[in-house]
Amino acid sequence: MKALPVNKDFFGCDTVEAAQKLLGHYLCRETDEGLVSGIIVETEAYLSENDPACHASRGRTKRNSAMFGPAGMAYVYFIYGSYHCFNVVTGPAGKGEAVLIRAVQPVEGLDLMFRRRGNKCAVKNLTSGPGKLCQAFAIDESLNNHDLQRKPLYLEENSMNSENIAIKSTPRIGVSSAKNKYLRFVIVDNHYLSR
DNA sequence: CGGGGGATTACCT
DNA sequence: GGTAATCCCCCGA
Repeated sequence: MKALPVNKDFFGCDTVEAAQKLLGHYLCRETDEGLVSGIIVETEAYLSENDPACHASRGRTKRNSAMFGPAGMAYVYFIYGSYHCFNVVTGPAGKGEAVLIRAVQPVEGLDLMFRRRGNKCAVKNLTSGPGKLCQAFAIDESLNNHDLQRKPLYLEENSMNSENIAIKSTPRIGVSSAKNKYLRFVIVDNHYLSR
């Protein structure tokens, strides 16, 4: 497998385009317990301008500072007292934009994902949501600001990607503002979406 | 220093 | 489909 080039060729494009281009590629995570990987099947774009739902919309704080770093870094935050959400920082450094990874299709390390998620859960329930996939991939705030070109959390290229698969857009999930904006992107007919 | 709220999930009816 | 769980961050006083 080839590392996804997290450079200007890939992330030089704007965040809305990056959210679509990430679909189909692999997310990989290595720990002492082993490797897990999955295909990114659902993303959401969060923009710096005219987007109150974006954490960066009211300026830089300690919590959201990773969003203002260079593209290709991880932005991980803790929510609802229980869960984490994982984002890929996009756009020029200092702008404060990111792509939320909302769901992946499990590929490698399903046994490990089951262990982390609770053995009784169904395969399609392992990683079909931003909090779920962070559990299955053991992603927490220790990976905030992590460079996604490096282990233990990185992206890999897939020949099946946005250039040759069907993608559709919808309003974002759990976002009360900007419901008219179609900033959620999914692989059509994929069975591992959050809904 | 206290209160409100959140890019969610699991479990209930 | 409705809601409790749960805690860190941020803002205002």
